[in-house]
Amino acid sequence: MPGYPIGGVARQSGVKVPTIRYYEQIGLLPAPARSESNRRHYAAADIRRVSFIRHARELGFEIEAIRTLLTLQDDPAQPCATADRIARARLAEVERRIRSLAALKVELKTMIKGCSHGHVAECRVIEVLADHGKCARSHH
Amino acid sequence: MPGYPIGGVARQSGVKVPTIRYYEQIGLLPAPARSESNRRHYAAADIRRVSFIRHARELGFEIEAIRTLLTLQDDPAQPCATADRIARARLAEVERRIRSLAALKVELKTMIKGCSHGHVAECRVIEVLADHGKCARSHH
DNA sequence: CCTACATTCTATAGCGACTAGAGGAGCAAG
DNA sequence: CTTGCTCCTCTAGTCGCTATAGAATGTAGG
Repeated sequence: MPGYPIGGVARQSGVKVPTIRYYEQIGLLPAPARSESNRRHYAAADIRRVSFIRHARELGFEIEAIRTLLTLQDDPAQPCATADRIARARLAEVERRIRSLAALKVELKTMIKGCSHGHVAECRVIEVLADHGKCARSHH
Repeated sequence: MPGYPIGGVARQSGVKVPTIRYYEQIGLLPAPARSESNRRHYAAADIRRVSFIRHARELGFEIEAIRTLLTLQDDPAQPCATADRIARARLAEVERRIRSLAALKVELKTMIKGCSHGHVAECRVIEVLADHGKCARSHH
């Protein structure tokens, strides 16, 4: 029995079975060999590829970015400027999100501190959300 | 002409016209009065409500959480313990997201620093993605 | 008043990245 | 031989919008 069944790939890569089939459907993963009874049989390289995709997804790369990274991986003689650019764009995005979340955190804390545990009429959770002007920080 | 047209609400709230109609469709926004020619006419309170929704969305609240907050606002006799609980849950979520993004940022920076600007074969961006063991942090 | 353009209306379909379910076939163990 | 797991395909649903089509209405300039 050559290769791994889809469930084995799922276990080893941490990607769910339907997601693996989905990746095949959108062309991120090559269609593997099939058994007599039409079951997918994967090679070790496929497991590495799925793991690559999973890791990249965890890092927040979009499918199209991963597609580009995978074509780069398939041809290691290419210069890595593109990979570098994709990673840098992702870093910028992550830093932007961290800044925005940090501002958000301050505001939520202010809201919670301001909540008098009385009624909604005096509750700043509602107030702050209803009126942007009452924000702790006003720039977002 | 009483009230604001949908475009005016969009400009004042910063929420796009189709999105406002969508909010009405899912029952987040009450169906406003209509003109002779079937156009929506909003009151100032509606603009505040749309701003509330926008602000809450920016803070990362899900639609269902916003729906809860809005029902609280619609009935100010209620205690705000529920709103407080929602805000606290959101704060925990935000803090979790910040931690995860910070780890991610470290990893991306390491990847980019390791890029020799040569070929893909020696590029750490690809390498790190291909082999989880080479991560700066291994916990994710 | 006429024309041109902007805005609005409804209804439907699409996006990303999956996830869930139906309905059926195969396979391995007791 | 039956039980229960895995696998197959296909379709539809999720969330929070966004885009498009085609029609009607509103507004401003000439």
